[in-house]
Amino acid sequence: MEKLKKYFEDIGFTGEALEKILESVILIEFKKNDFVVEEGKVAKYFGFVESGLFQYFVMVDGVEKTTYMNIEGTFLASVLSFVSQKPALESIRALTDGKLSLISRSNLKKLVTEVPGFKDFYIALLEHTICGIDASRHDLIVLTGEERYAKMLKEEPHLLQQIPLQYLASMLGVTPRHLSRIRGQVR
Amino acid sequence: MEKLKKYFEDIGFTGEALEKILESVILIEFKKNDFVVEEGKVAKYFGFVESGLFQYFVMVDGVEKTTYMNIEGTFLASVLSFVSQKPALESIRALTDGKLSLISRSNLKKLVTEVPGFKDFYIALLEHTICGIDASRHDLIVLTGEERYAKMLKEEPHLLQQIPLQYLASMLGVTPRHLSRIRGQVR
DNA sequence: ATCATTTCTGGACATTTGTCCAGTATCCTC
DNA sequence: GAGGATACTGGACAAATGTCCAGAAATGAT
Repeated sequence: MEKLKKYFEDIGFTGEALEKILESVILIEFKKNDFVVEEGKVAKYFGFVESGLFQYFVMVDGVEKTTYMNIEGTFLASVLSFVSQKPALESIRALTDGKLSLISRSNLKKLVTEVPGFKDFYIALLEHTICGIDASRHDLIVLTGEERYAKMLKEEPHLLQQIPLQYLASMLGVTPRHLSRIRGQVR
Repeated sequence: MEKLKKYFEDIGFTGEALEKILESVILIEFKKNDFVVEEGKVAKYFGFVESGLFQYFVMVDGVEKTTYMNIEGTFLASVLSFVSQKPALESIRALTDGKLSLISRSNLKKLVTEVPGFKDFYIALLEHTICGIDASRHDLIVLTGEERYAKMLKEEPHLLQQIPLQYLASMLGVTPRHLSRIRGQVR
């Protein structure tokens, strides 16, 4: 859990506090196509991507719809499920081999009450998460598939290179056929 | 701010804590069409709807798109802006005369540090907000306009009665023309 | 390197949804 | 309760996007 450790060091956790945090976290390896969270089951962990590419998706009428992607160095969770302990609306699985640092809800709560400063970190994390989801929701409402593609091309070209186009298409809310059309127009 | 007071009493705040909370909040009246937040400006307040109906919207190519609605007894905020202090992506305005209890970010932060238990309330509020936004985002991805209408009809018929159809249409992500089509089919 | 598998592209056509608009219906004001 | 403003419906047509599919390209396993 090198990456996670560095992350917490960078935001100012040291010594005992850092130790307590890292003790509460487990490191799990995932093979390509392994599930982290299954739609309909309660998400047990909040994760941090040490390595690999992870896909969030839902089955709709037998077709898989990608709702989100996580790359290295970002937090991963079926937030709604983890937070409310209700069944997850989506599944998460590894698209490549990879590793996750995972923390359970009970361990997280313990850190929140026991480690000084952790509550504020958790608040900041929640606020950051809200901003991400809200911005994404905003884009879904305001932009067309084509505009979302253009935005991605501009703002996260590294993601675009990592994600197979079929997944990218459903993330953008269009069919692969239509993404092909969009890409054709750009050229 | 009767409704807000009752809300905090119900979740267990009393005496001095409750007083401190209410002292940090201001009550503002809004006339129909008054703005609470303007797109492009930083949202100064987190609000609670004492009365009235409030609409979140964005202008897209000269057309207004409704992104959300708040009714009595719910929390109102351009969350992303309030939390990150970046310019708001959407405007919020009163669709009817109404009243809001408002708290500034600095006052909120003060409550978080000074009032026992308030930090936990704020965490719960953030978590609850995340669930709401995440579920809404999920619906945007997974459901069609027609299905979103059906869901609303089933789960929040009271909202449906209060919201003029033109706003409802853009909330569902369709044109009024198409909503009319959808409603025609249901009959 | 070869073959099999998976992914990507783009044609032809179908469906969904949007645009424009005119006719009603509803609501508000005096 | 009459007149004007605003909101709602639905026809005709247009544009955007989906479905189905076959061939090309890329990737992976032996």
